[in-house]
Amino acid sequence: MRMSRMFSKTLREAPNGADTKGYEYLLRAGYIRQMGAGIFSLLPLGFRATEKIKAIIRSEMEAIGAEEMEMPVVNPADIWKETGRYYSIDKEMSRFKDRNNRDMVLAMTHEEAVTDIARGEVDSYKRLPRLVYQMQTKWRDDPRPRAGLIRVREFTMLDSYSFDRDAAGLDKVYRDHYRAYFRIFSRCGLPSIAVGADSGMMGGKISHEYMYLSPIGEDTIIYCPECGYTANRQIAKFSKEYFPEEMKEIEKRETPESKTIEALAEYLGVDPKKTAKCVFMVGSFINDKNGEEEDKLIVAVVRGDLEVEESKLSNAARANALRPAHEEEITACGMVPGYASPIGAKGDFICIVDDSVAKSNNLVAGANEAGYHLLNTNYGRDYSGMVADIASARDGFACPVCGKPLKASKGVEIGNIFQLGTRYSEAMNCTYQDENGKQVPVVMGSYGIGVGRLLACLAEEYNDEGGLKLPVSVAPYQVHLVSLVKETEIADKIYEDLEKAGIEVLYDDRKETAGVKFADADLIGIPLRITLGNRSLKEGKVEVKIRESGETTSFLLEDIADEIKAEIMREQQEIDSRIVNKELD
RNA sequence: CGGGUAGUAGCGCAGGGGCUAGCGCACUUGGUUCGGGACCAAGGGGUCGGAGGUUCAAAUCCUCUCUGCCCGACCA
Repeated sequence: MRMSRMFSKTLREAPNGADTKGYEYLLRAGYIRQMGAGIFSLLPLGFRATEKIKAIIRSEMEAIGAEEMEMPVVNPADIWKETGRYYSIDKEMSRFKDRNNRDMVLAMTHEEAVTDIARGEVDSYKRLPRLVYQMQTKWRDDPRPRAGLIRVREFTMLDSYSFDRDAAGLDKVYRDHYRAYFRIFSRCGLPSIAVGADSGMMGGKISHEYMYLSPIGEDTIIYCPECGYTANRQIAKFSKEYFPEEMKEIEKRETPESKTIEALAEYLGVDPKKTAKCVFMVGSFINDKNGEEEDKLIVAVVRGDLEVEESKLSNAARANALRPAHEEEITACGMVPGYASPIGAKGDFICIVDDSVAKSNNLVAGANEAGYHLLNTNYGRDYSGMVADIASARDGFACPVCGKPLKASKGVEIGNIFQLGTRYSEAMNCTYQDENGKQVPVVMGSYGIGVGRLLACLAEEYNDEGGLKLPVSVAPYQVHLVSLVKETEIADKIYEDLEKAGIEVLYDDRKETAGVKFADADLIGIPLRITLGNRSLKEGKVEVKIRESGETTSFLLEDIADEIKAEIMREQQEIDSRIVNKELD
């Protein structure tokens, strides 16, 4: 491609709002342009880079036997009503009516669509297993897009869907994806880890998220440097201490100005570990059949030294959504914020007690009377509720596996894999006939990678003061040919020769000064730069600079295509040597 | 949806009741320069986010509204 004819141009200054390096360079180098909040165009450079990523994805998906297909972005709402997600998903899914007043949705994922198709295609055990994938546009009306391509509303996603007879089949294809995803990310050059995750709106049991560890990430990963335990904080477990002892008589005590655990613990001179605190949320429960919504107060009880993890609480309560409770909602159930406990509470609420509280005795808890707390309260004797792990894992807490201190790190979720089971096949009656003539629901899995987000992470990982320096496997071009000579004949000839040799060349044939061309080359970050200047040309040589290392070598003009090919191969091999082949334990 | 902040040329910004709305970069033309964001000269480009209001006079003051960004809620 001749830069003199390239659609995009580079920007000297970062547009306002580009506050991470990767995002800034993607904008300045002309890979992407923003059109609205969370809505971006891929300019030719960005498009080429994502096509490289997609090619890697294709080859790895084909390697595990997946077939590529494409499903519509617009779905009739009916299939979403069948699974209930038409009702359980809130504004994040955009809905509209077509000209005949039929309910339609913009599909934010394709479990419903693919299951709808599969129930027509898969009728016998002989037609299982099956595995399909697509790379297609999703629209998710995220309430808060941010950080360029990291969190957007419209994006391209690789999504694949597996269909199996049984759990064993699902387990195999899930493992295939587990391995393939590591290969995909590592072939792109992106370091990643897999963590156990919350399955969220997808339903199903087992899921893993792939994380690119970076301070720009929004997820918190809890991991154990000692034994390798990793999980998203939303579900991360940790080893809790319990304090069982003989139950003592409950005792009411005046505790003025002790609305917080710290104040209370100080006033009474007790360890926060000997207190129980209440967190009030309101859960929204949705009837999958008719979409009717019901709100219910949830009282979460954790020990004073711990925090409630809302995802865990939401899962334990089987709530569709949680929000903090209003004061009236709390008092309506007979509890007094600041001095609350489930003891003596009345009315319709759900009480969920962390096992840290359930397995400890004689804790201080609210008396439901302003200014008073109760000493020696005990779960089971004084109040009841469902026991679950609802506490949030923090940096320094003990590893649930080996007991060593856990660490926390920020990460960007770049992919995830879910064992769906029969959640969708049962709801949509996607069954097959087994050897005995019995109709059995198909066992499904779904798997996704955000393609644009992957590019954004690569831009974060690979940059320096000058701009981007993407790995050769994903860079939009392999070579940047910078001509500094006035006579275009030699440069044109080299450009044509390189193209003929099958090399992807970005040819800077513009009438710009050397400084501008070099600065743009650094910004765009093509792995290799050929410099054509009078100086070396006199000796029949050209210079080749490696963007990553800054290392420069010169080659004879007639060898250039071969040398470049060899260097591209070296860089590609370097990436291939870092391919991660990891099996799910 | 709450809190904050900002919308003035393609990008980055200044100007805060008054006369022709500026600056840097980018762009056009001519000339010089020519291996790390050159120089000189002459130019082009603006519904000052939008609507309404106050005023002799509004980019500037007031009201409403739209949009972006950041924090939170939220989120596969």
